Amino acid sequence: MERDNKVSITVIRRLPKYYRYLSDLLNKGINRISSQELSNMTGFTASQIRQDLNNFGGFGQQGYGYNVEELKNQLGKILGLDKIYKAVIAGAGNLGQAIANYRGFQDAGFEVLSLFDKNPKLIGIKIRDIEIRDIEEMESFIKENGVDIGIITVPKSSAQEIADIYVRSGIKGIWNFAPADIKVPDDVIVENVHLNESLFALSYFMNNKNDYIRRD
Amino acid sequence: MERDNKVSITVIRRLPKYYRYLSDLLNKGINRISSQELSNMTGFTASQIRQDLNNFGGFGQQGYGYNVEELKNQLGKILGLDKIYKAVIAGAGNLGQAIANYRGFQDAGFEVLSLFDKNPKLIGIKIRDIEIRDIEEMESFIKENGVDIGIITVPKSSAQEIADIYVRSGIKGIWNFAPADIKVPDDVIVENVHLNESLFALSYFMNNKNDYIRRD
DNA sequence: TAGATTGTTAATCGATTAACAATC
DNA sequence: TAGATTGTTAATCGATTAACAATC
Repeated sequence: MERDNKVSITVIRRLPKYYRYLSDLLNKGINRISSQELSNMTGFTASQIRQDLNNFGGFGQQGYGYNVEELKNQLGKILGLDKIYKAVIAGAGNLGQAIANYRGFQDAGFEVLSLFDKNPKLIGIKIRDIEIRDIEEMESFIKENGVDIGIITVPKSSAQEIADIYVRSGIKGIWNFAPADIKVPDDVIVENVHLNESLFALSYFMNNKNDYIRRD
Repeated sequence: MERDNKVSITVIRRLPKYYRYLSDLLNKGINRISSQELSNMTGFTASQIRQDLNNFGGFGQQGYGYNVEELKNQLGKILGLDKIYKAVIAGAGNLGQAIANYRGFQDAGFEVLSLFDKNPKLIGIKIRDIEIRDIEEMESFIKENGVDIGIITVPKSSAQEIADIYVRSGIKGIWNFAPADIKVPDDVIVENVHLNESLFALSYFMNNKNDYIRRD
């Protein structure tokens, strides 16, 4: 990366949304977009969008705006979506299977090589060609296959245990769906999807419609 | 609510995390906690935690800290977790089934009354006593049963259509898992779980370990 | 009482918005 | 060229942190 300054995490969290809208535009055959139009779509201000993008380079052109395809590709590169990632899923329950089944992730370059579970009834079953294996085999499988990302869809009580296996196996990114904050070394990235926290926030907003400051 | 000032959304997003840690503490039989100890657990500063809580009232006691059970109950009330919510799920694929299967939500007062799908092969099947019904019946079902929350686990392409049915049926809260921003009237709350955006952020962090400012 | 820790005000820091010169 | 829209600086706004008096 040629840039010098660190980018704030709030900016980064907006990038995937830009990327999604740009993909939609591209699919519609639109090849030019202004920050103002992006603002109308995303709800962020035009100024903020220009600021955000300029953290990574000047992708636009005065008087014209942004080229949709180019901007999409640039954001894709910034997000690391120009690479292929190998992933495994620990926990082959409904949620693990849902993720394995979702083609969107594969289309974005995230390939699920295997699911793992301790339940003998599940071991051997295939989800869309992806085999469910014994959790005991997970560590060696990850090492042999050079897996990049470990997904956690086991119950809260075994989440840390799974994370420990991932760390031992050399995985550098963990996507955690268990409602627990797992501990890992500094060089391992954890991205949490805490569904209960999302649901509780919905509950708050439903109960306090006018007692909070709307944003986003 | 007896308070006068609006609370920022960033504060509200932290409340469920406090609630979760307090529940854990209570289960461990710990009945007293200081903002400093909560800080060690959550990673937020003690000062921030005290500020956050004081948006809603003075729940602590100088020289002592906070009573775990009382604070948990207060936060539960603030989040609206002292009520029961009736929910339905549109889309009975793996993700819809995963949510229907997850007991944690039910324990928190969110009861899934029914799933709906258009796939005839799924209609009639039961997930843990919860029946999958024809999507055509959804609108009348919601009206008859006074459903509070509508969950969207259909593909992106029919997300808006489902949202429209929810709005027509009088639902006031939507939990949306489709990777699309749905449009609803102002008085309907939408909480999005954009899994692709979460995964893309993970990808960014893995590729740019030192180019962003850690926070969270 | 002495020690601890809150509640709350003030200071700092960072993020968003506004404005406009640069330039396509 | 004239009009449009970016890139970027400066101004504003809001959120976090620091500090400490209040008080249990």
